[in-house]
Amino acid sequence: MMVIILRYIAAMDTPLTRKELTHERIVETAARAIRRTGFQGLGVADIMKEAGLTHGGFYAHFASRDALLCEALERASQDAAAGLARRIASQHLVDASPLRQLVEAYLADGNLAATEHGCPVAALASEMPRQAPEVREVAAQRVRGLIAAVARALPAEADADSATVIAAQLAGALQLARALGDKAEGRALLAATRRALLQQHDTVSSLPSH
Amino acid sequence: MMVIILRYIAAMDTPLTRKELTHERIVETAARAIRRTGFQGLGVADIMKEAGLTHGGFYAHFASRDALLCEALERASQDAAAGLARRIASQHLVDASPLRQLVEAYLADGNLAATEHGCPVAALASEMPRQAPEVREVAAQRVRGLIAAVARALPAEADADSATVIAAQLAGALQLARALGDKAEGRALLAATRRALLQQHDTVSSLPSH
DNA sequence: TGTACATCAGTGAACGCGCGTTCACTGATGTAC
DNA sequence: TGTACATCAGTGAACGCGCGTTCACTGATGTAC
Repeated sequence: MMVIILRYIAAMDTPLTRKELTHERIVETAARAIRRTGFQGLGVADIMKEAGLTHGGFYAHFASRDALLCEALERASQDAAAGLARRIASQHLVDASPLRQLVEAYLADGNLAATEHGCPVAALASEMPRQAPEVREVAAQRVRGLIAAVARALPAEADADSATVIAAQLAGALQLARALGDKAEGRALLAATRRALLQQHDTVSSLPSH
Repeated sequence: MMVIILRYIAAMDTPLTRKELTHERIVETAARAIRRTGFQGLGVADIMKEAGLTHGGFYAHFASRDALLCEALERASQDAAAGLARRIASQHLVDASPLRQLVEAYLADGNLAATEHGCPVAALASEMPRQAPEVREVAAQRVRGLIAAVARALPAEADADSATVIAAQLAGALQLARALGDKAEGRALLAATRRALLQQHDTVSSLPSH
């Protein structure tokens, strides 16, 4: 949080220094890698190499590997949100209801293979409870962020449970579909979930308000 | 598959040999550990030690670490199914509808901390796509098994999508709740999902059949 | 029933390798005059 | 504008450690006579 505030302050008056640019590059690389390989699969030397550096410089940028995991996870969330927005714009969903936009974009077939650019909660959920306390806290925050994003896409009169339940449904469906593979089986699971979520929504919307 | 068939044949006429008993003990230990530590966190030496053996003997029992992962994953499924049945019997759910039994048992608060004894799909879903082909195949089979278990708990006239969608909802909710922690927040997520699933069910059941 | 021997399950040392982390150093950047 | 020097980002060798896997060996089990 402090880090983010400081970054904003810095961004207001000065351009990024060389070191800050490098730092950004490492975090950006790690934000992709963490979703591709999982928390446990992410190696310090690998990331530095992928960012065009040698591993020795790592600890000038991060206090520990876990500190990188935290920053990478936050960055991954921002990436994923931007990716959803891009998908909505490019899939003729601009005029759809906010929930439909979210469901169609989050559960798009294209996300099956694009784990590296997708939602970090779907990419990492089952590993989250096994992380160090500092990483767990950031991970929990990302889950809350997903629920909040769903809440924003729901009509104001929606049931208080709805956002939570739909978030679990979205992340769960994408994970199971990926486990089944990027072929007919996985795609069918995604399609079934899209249908179910949108039908539920229509049913609820068309009911008289209580 | 072949292994399973052979095991059944052996079970029919002879008791297990000493080696088979040891093998069972290793698999049983690994079935717990894999859910506790994840695929990547499971170490050959650790498992052997936990089973009261030295690591050198491992390759007399398994062709590779991945071969153990496969056996452990299948065993974990059996454990979890037995655990659900036990929970249903002990939670006064015997007279409830099959779906209610499943939902209340799968999403019981007690499962939040008991990852080691719970559903392997919830414990491992996001790691599944990163495994070796042989492990991925077993993992996909476990996802299909979860969906089939849900299908068995649904009334015969249920929509074809329902089992798939509910399976994703169950696994997703348990994962997100665990990521939020075994406190009020995680429990609230589970409770919300239980309510939503059972209410949906009642709504659908009370509709005139089409 | 008792001895001699073959089989076999499990031991423990060793292998090459990659991990996270540290640190003395280098060479580029940027400031002072 | 040009030189001298301090700062600092990134390098690469090294550390201790634990990993998956191999293998020569040991001691217990069980069979043959």
